[in-house]
Order: sequence, then structure tokens, then C-alpha cells
Amino acid sequence: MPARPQTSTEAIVTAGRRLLEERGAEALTLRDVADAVGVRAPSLYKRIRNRADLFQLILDDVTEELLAQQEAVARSGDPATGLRRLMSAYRAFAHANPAAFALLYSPQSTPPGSDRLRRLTVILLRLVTELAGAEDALPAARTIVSWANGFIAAELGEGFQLGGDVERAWEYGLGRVLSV
Amino acid sequence: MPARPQTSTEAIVTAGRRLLEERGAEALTLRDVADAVGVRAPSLYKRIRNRADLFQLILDDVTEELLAQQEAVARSGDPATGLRRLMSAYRAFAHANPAAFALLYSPQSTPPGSDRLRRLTVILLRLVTELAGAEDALPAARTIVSWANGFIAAELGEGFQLGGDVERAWEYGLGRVLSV
DNA sequence: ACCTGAACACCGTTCAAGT
DNA sequence: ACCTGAACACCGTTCAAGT
Repeated sequence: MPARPQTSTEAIVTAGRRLLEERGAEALTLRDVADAVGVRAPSLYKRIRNRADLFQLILDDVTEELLAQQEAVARSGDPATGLRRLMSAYRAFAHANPAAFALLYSPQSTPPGSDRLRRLTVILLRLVTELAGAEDALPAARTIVSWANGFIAAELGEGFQLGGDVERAWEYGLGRVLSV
Repeated sequence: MPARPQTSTEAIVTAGRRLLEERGAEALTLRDVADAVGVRAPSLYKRIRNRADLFQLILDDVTEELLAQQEAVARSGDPATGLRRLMSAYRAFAHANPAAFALLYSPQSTPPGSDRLRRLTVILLRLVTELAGAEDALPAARTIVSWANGFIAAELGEGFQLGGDVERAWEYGLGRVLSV
């Protein structure tokens, strides 16, 4: 007589994502996730392979949300305005999901080749190509995304310790990396 | 009769730093560090407060080295050349110490207010002030360091998946963030 | 088919006991 | 003064047993 399911992969990922933001990656335990979805820790292994796999599923979930947001924002008028809006939305998303952003962005987190990450790049590359031309599109896109990731990481990690106007620094940097 | 010391804080930090680069932060265990310096794990607590403190000591060590390197490089002729050399040396240091760089750079790693990190900023700010003027120095420096950190993090984390010429992208970005 | 308690190996950390 | 073995709480993970 089969036991009825008490949870789902979706519930596990949602609870994991919430706990990730609430307590940070290091403090996220499978026993807490199991508690949150109403089962015991060993039962999680019917739906996830291991702890690393749970993080991967969480990042997939986050990336899907980010992709949908970026696709919606990318429909602007001229490419410069579109890129500004794209980067502002990207920054807002990171502020709303700081722990997930840190994971997504830190070295060795996501296995290379995720389809959603590639589609994020495509959105950016299309706008940058309009702005900078096909010849310079790739290095220009890499400049923009490197700057944005570094800026946001510094913001989230209290890296800007000298005070000053952080919003002005964002606008200033945006002007630099978009002036192709 | 006092027991003779079998190790030192310096030996512990050196071994910890080596193991950090060899195995990554997650896989670094105090038992391995103790093994490497020839004591048992509980003895480490005579010299470090806990695992987090060991990471802090390792980052202090790394930062000291980076600071000495950046101070040596900063003595160039014109500010633009000096900044290019500074950023190249920064990048080379990160490539030589990828795990430590990832820690230094990731959010919530270093407690804000480290004196060495401030001195690193001072070196950069001095050159940027010469290049961009006092008015724009802070946002310009933040743009440069954000871009460099984001670029290097992408390099180290296999973030540049579309191939292309990464060296060209570095030069391209450097040109953008230095064109003040 | 899924859930569970028990168990395992492994951690960081504490502490009483040695020298 | 420092080192050690033993022990503790906690973790990810496995597995046999239940339904």
C-alpha cells in the first residue's frame, strides 16, 4: 500500500529559497527545510539528490524569475534606455534576493551551460548590439555585466565603506559602461 | 611543567591558506589544518577563536600581501598608465589566489573597516583623483573596482561562456571605465 | 511509492586531565 | 602554558522497515 506524498519538489524549493534568504546559505540545513514542508529529512531524498542539488534547484527557480523579469523590461524604445532599465531591474532583483544573487554570482556556483543564463545573456547582447554594433557587442556586454555584478556585490556586502552617494556612483558607472 | 608549543598562529594561517586554495573554503576542516601543522584540532583553539576567525586571519594575510603588491605597482608615471598597471596586478593576484579572492570579494565575508582594505582604496583613489579630479574620484573609483571585481569573478567562475577573446574584453572594459 | 527512526561518518567545539 | 583524548551537539546521508 503506497504511502501518500506529503510534499513536493516545488514546496521543497520554495521553502529552501525562503530559508536561504532568511538565514543565509551556510545556515540552511536539510532538517530545517524538511521541517518547513512537513516531512523528515530523509524523505527529501525522494525529490532531491543531495544538498548541492537543492541549491541548484533554488538557483534554477531564481533564474527563471529573473529571466521573466528581464524579458519584460527589455521591451523599451531606444537601446540606451532599454539597457538602463534592464540594469536597474537587475539591481532591484538582486536587492530583493541578496542571498540567491550572491550564490548565482559567486565563482563555482552554477554549473556552466544553464539554458536560462544563456537566455539572459541573449537579452543583453541584443540591446548591446544595437548600441555598440556587432563587432564590439561581446566585450561591451561583458563590461556592462561585470560592472553591474561587482557594483551590486559591493553594495550587498557593505563594500562601499567611504560613504558618499551610492546612487550617484551607480548612475556614474552606468554612464561609463554604456558610453560605447 | 608547561608544555612546549608545537605550532604557531603563523603556521596555522599559512597551512589554512594553502588548504583553502587546494580544496576550497567549504572543504577546509580544522582537523586538516591541525594535521598540517602537527597538532590535534583542539589545540588550534589556543591560537584561533574558531573557524570563522581562521578565515579572517587568512584574509588578513592575503590582504597584506595584496596591499604590498599594489603599493609597489602604484609608483608609475601618468595616472592612466598607473591605473592600468594597478588593475592588471590586481587581476594577476586574484588569479594566483582564486579561493581567497572569492572570499574577500563575496558579500558578508570581511567585517567592514579593515585598515588594509581602506589603504587599498586610498591607493586607487589617489590615482583616480589625478585622472578624474576630486569631484568625480569616488564614483569613478567605484566604477573601476566594481568592474574589475565583476570581471575577475566571472573569469574565475567560468562566467564567460560564450568564448570570444577574454583578454580583449579586459582591455575593452579597462578603456571604458578609465575614460573619465 | 513514499515516509520514518535509527544509524553512520563527519564536523566544530568544549573540557577535564595530563605534562 | 600548551597538548590531548573523550565527548557533545549537529550535520548530510543511507537504509531497513513500515504502510
